[in-house]
Amino acid sequence: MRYMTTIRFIDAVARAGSIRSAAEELAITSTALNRRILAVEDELGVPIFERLARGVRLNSAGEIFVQHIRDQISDMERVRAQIADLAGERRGHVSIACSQAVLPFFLPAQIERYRVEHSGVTFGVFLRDRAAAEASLADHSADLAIVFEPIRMAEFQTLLRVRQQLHAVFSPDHPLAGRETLRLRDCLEYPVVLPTAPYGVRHLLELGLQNSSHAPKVVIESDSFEFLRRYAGSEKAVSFQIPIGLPDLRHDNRYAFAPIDTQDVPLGILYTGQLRNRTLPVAAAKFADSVATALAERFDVV
Amino acid sequence: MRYMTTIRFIDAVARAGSIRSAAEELAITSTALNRRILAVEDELGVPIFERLARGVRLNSAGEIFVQHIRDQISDMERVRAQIADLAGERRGHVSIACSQAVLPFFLPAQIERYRVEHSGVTFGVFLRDRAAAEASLADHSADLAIVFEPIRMAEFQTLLRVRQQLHAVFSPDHPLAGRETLRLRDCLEYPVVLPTAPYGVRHLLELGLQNSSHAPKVVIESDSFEFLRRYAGSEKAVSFQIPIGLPDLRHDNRYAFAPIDTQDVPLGILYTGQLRNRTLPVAAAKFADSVATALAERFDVV
DNA sequence: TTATGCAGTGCGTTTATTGCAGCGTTTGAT
DNA sequence: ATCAAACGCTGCAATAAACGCACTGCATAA
Repeated sequence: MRYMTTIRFIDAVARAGSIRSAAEELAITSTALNRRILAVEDELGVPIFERLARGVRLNSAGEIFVQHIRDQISDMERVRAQIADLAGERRGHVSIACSQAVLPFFLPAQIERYRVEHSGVTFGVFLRDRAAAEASLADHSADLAIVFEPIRMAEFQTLLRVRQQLHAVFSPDHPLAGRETLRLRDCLEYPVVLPTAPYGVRHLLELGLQNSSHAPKVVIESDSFEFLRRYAGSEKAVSFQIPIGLPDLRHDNRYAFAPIDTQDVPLGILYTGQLRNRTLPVAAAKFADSVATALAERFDVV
Repeated sequence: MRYMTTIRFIDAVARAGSIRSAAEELAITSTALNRRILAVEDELGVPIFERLARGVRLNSAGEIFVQHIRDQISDMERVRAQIADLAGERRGHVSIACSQAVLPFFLPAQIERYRVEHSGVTFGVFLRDRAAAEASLADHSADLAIVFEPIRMAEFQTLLRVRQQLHAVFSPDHPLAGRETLRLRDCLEYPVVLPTAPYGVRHLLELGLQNSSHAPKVVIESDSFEFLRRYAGSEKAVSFQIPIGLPDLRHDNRYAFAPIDTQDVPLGILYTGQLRNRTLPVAAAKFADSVATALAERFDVV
């Protein structure tokens, strides 16, 4: 929408942290951009950016202003989609910030299923740890978040919560393979490979380890669950994952896994949510519904 | 705010019902305005106005669009006021659509009291019957509505409700003067002067008259309560009004009045409200608080 | 039928926006 | 201490956008 260029530019500057760098990605000169900002500040009567040596930063007036224009921008997208709906074409874009666990199996299947019905809808899928996912909602770079054990902030509005019991993952020829359930201490007899600190799985494990006298033999830490899972396939190591991130054994027999007794490690919760008080674009709202239904079918709703 | 000119223009066209007349009040030529509209329609991919012989009218896409841009426009005012607040100056504008009853005494006193504290805040006060008041909220031409017995629509969000017992008004030398309470039939023995149909007082009276065998001798109908009240001062006629619209007898002894038994005429309700889901400008929200407090002190809250 | 009021178009003019070159400043590395 | 790099900002000319005027075609009301 043409009339929104100025505010889109300002949004970009706020994100980029400097006028010059924002100008570059917007493919205009810094002078033009600079003058747009000065003009807006002049109209408002107050500056919205602090000028620092290395760029600019929003001041408190700017925070208010940018918060507002981001609302405007994403509302306009919703309105456009709504109008397009009237004309019969179902279009839109859904942007999702999510934990690693949903990336390998759950989300691809969900998106594929949704796009069968609504081929006009495009998707953006971004890996964010539980803190960053909520930041993405706040600055409108994501419409939805699917996060495990999030650090709940006030701006996060839960759409659905499902239980996720921690599972140990190992190779099919591992001594633990075939067991129905495991105690945490069973796992700790083997080398373990763990996700790094910011992730929910690690968080849960730490809770469990506090009540355990056994010290884990952590041979590998990684921020990639993909890597952890594959590594656990080799060596006699044990990795950890939540059900939604586990492969379907009917189609993939390279792994074995078993749930860990909840006496040892508490049940985790996977949250689906959005920014509080934001009206989502139709496409995002419908996709959220579809995801919520799928989750509710498969897992225990809290 | 400069970047909003296009949408302000479109809002104006939607209100005016024709491009030419809107152009006139905007002090530009119709061609320029016309081209702005065509440009927006081009961007949206669909027309937002139906072209009629006598002007233009919003189509359904236009309804969605205009609803949205009106939100944007009034939100921006709120943001500006919020930013001005940061800079120390308390500014803003409050626009009120209200029933006649609150015009003569209540609202002037409330606004005066409020402006003592916040002299930077300006007011717009518009007389609207109970249907039109809510329309004013919907199209953002009013921030607040104070209406007696409104036709509740879905978009109306009640902030406070207070009881209002119907009173008969007459001159101090009227035979009815001095009575503590009246039955409706007492009043009907005299000529009555009534507000016209769209008003809440008339509505209540009609309800009362349905259960009465007496037919009223309606000598005057008027849409001005001021006129009705003054006329009742002369002749031996009886008029009707709710407490909030009655003068303070300590300062004005040109009138006498008495409540009408609730067996005959049900208690009416005065609503204070706003448009649902709208975040009011700070000034409007604070004034609404102040009004609500004053009403709650004086009348029974429902 | 004519007269009126309307939205839309072509074209020259005015106004706003942009890009270029350059200034003064701060910061981090040499 | 010095130098290079990155930053926001300004003067001026070039460019693009918005505008007003004159005019067209169309639909209703008189």
